[in-house]
Amino acid sequence: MTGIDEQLELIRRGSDEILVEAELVERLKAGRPLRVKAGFDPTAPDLHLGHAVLLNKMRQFQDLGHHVMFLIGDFTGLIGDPTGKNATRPPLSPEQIQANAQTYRAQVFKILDPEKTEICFNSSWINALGAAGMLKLAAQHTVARMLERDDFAKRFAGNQPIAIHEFLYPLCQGYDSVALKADIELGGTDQKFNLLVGRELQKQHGQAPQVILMMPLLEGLDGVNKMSKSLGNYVGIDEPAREQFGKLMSVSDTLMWRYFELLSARSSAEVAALKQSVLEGRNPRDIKVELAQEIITRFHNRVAAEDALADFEARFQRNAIPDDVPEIKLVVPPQGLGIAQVLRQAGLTGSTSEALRMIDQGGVRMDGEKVSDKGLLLAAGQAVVLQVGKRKFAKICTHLE
RNA sequence: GGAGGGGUUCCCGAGCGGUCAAAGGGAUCAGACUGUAAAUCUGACGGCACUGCCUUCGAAGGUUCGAAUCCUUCCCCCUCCA
Repeated sequence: MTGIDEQLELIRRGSDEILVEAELVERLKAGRPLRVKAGFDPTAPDLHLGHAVLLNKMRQFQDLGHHVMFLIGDFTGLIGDPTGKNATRPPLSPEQIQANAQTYRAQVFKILDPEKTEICFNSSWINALGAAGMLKLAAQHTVARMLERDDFAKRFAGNQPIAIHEFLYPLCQGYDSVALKADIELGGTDQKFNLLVGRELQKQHGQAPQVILMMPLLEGLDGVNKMSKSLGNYVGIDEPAREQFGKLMSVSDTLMWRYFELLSARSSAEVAALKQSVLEGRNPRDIKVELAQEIITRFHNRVAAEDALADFEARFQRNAIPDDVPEIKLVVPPQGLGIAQVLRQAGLTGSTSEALRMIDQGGVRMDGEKVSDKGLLLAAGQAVVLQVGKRKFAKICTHLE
């Protein structure tokens, strides 16, 4: 196993806060593999770069020889994390949870080492508690302590409702740490309160309180909100390379550095050098390309990354039609099919009204030529490439019934 | 249990009998400018067989020539008092 100082430096990297670092040092000194826990919601199996920040950290622990527990919160999922949202979620069936767990496995192991990852479900020990056990658990914390939590406090002060069961979320999450005998729990900065509850409960169960390590929340493509699927500002781990490339290139110059900090494997010195080169006049776009290349290589491979770049250059710098245009066959009546209908049926626009609007606005091209005639008809037996906006393409082949 | 406030198009939010497919903002999309960056500007933003027609303003009924706007019942949310 690596030396303590080296380990510590790696562990610290990118992290927002470690509580309590002195305790972490103590545990590392013991020399045994530490039990590292991180919990995930069972309802969002579409992982994106925001998750990758945490997963990267977990991977680091694995590489350092520690034991990583990937916890799927199938029980806590029934409550719904009160952090932020207030939407009540419909309970998931065991089948759905299993299906989601499978999806997790498929995506998570692009980052984690499957050999060194223990996957667990918190329903297995929380269900065993029973109602009496749950009461006992609830007795271990007070309302006042709960109200210390920022979003509870705000809601309480602002006369917003707080359902009783929401108090159980932090308790269950904390109890997970007891059940797993966690040495360290990882989470986003928004998880601070929940993570601390774990420490409290462990103490009450006679365990040494876990060290908590918080990673910053990655901003989404808009640069404002945290990356999340529901906001649509994310880059999915499973997305096609070209898609990822496009999204990463649309990130603002400022945000790019944040992504470097949290997602890149480059050393801080390397990143600093890149920053310096921009100050000296290098085009930030080129740096962004390097970032995108690195990330795509991680989730796909080198070849895919190069292909994505080549495609990008062809499409946006030379305005060419990409080579992977989906081909769509359309049936046309003898008199031909209106262009708006064609666009809609090809899925390039959501409705014919939208198609007509796009034509009005000069956003539609056929074989590279701008379409301005809304009455244009496509006859059978034609093969054309239609484009809406900069990104949506389809090759249309028409034929009679 | 009592009193009050409210449910409007993706979100926030105005409208409170006709001129309402419904102000304004946000998000989004398209165009211009670019580095598919940011910023900025322009435009669009329910659907369709599109100078017109159809469907929308919590639900269902009703009044009216005409309702998001008035009435009735119901459902849901919130606040205060107890």
